[in-house]
Amino acid sequence: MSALQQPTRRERQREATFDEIVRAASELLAEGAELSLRAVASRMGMTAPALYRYVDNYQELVDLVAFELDKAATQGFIEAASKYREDDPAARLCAACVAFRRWALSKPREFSLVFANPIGSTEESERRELLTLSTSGRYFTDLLYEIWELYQFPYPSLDELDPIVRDAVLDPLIPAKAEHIEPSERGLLWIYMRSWSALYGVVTLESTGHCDPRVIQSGALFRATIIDWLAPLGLGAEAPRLIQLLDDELSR
Amino acid sequence: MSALQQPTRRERQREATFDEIVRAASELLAEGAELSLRAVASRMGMTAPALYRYVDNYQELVDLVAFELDKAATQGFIEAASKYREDDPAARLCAACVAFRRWALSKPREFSLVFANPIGSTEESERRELLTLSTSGRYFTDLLYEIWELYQFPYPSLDELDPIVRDAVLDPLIPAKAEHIEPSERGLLWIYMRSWSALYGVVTLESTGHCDPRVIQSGALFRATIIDWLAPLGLGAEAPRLIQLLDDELSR
DNA sequence: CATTCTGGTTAACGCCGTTAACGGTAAACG
DNA sequence: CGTTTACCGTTAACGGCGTTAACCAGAATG
Repeated sequence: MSALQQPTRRERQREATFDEIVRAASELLAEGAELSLRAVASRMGMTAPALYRYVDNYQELVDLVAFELDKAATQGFIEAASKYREDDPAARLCAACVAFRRWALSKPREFSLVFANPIGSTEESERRELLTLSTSGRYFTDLLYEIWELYQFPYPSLDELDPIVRDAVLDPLIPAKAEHIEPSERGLLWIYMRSWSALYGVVTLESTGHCDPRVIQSGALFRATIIDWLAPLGLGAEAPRLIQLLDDELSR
Repeated sequence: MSALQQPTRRERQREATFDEIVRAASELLAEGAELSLRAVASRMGMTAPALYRYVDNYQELVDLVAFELDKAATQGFIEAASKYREDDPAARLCAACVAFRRWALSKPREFSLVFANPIGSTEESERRELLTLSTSGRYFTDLLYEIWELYQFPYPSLDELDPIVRDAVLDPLIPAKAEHIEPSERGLLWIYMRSWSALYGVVTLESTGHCDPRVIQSGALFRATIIDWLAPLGLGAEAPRLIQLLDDELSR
């Protein structure tokens, strides 16, 4: 009846196997191979059906590694951002965005697994739950909130919002973890969604290659998109500094 | 030595088979089935290896049907736009954008085939050629050009552009077919890329479902993105009318 | 010690893309 | 005209995939 027991031996073993699954899958992706149950299993020295003790089906394996890839990538974004002072969230955001883009361009397969993997609206949550916990989404929301605390950029009040959107920001399903945001301040989430949409847009466009490769290489499209979002986030006065920072990061 | 012969019987037959391939593939997708060589073949009353007389491999089949789906979808955009006067390209663009979104939401599988299908940068053109001919891209470029002719919105001069981007707009690889645009006016293509990136972004986000379903259903994200692009396209004065039009189209 | 649960096995099914070897028939040619 | 050739289809087969069923060793549990 004790609330949380220390993990038993079996549980630790099981957890370790999950980790190994993710590790094997990541290696496969990194090597450019296809992600398949059989390949993952054989890399672990197992047979494919054994994996069914850990995932219900192939899609669940994909979701699992997508979640972990996102987590790992986010760690990278955090590191990139940590070059800048903790009380400078604007700089951190810029750095994180560039890191996000760099990751998407250097690991397009992983990126598309995490961010282009279609989410059916019908299929009763499970997968959506994972999406909701999206680590990267969470991190970007937090950064945006810090920026708001510092710069107090304007955001729509609840009654300016489309009623459906109002419901959505009051009871968010999205990677937000917004409990710490006052309901009256939830209009902020609208700004989050819009800026996330813009970032997601360019990066996906570039990562999937639906764009002149030279434009991707120059980074101009990404750069312009970010710059357009400085003012709405109250960073107009900071623009010169941040653009400089952006260019530095881009040319790294 | 005559320039273009009438197609011989064999050629007509072959062309008809290509059409049937595309038709069979489209039906499969529409029914929610997987697109596979075997399924397409058997639906045509053939065996899979026979298809290799028409495509080199599976990816080429995908590219083929992607191209044709894009073509068919574009026809839909044109029809949606044709509700408005020919000398009102702004209205037509709004209608086409809404039609584009509607298509992406109602046929996510087809959409992702056409627009989320990754294009490797290495693989020596073939596929990129088809992308370059992208029917929808061509249509949106044309609409944008008509809007510019009418409203003369500002665009960057060639020397304001990033040098790499300048090369790209002067010798476009992108779905543009920009021969009719004076080299000195090629800065227009930059506006095209940026607005296309914005449109592509929201629509992909919505179509793949990486977003709160309520926000998708409300259409607010899409609406806001379009509205943001009215002013840069010289449509600020037309905004009230176009927003009304947008809302009408969205609620259809 | 007996029982149950967990995590693995092998075998098999029905898909898939792809290749090779072969054949019939329509077009092209001398 | 007859002959050749090129095209378009076939069947058979390979290896790989996700997935299920039946089975089994061993560890944890009573």
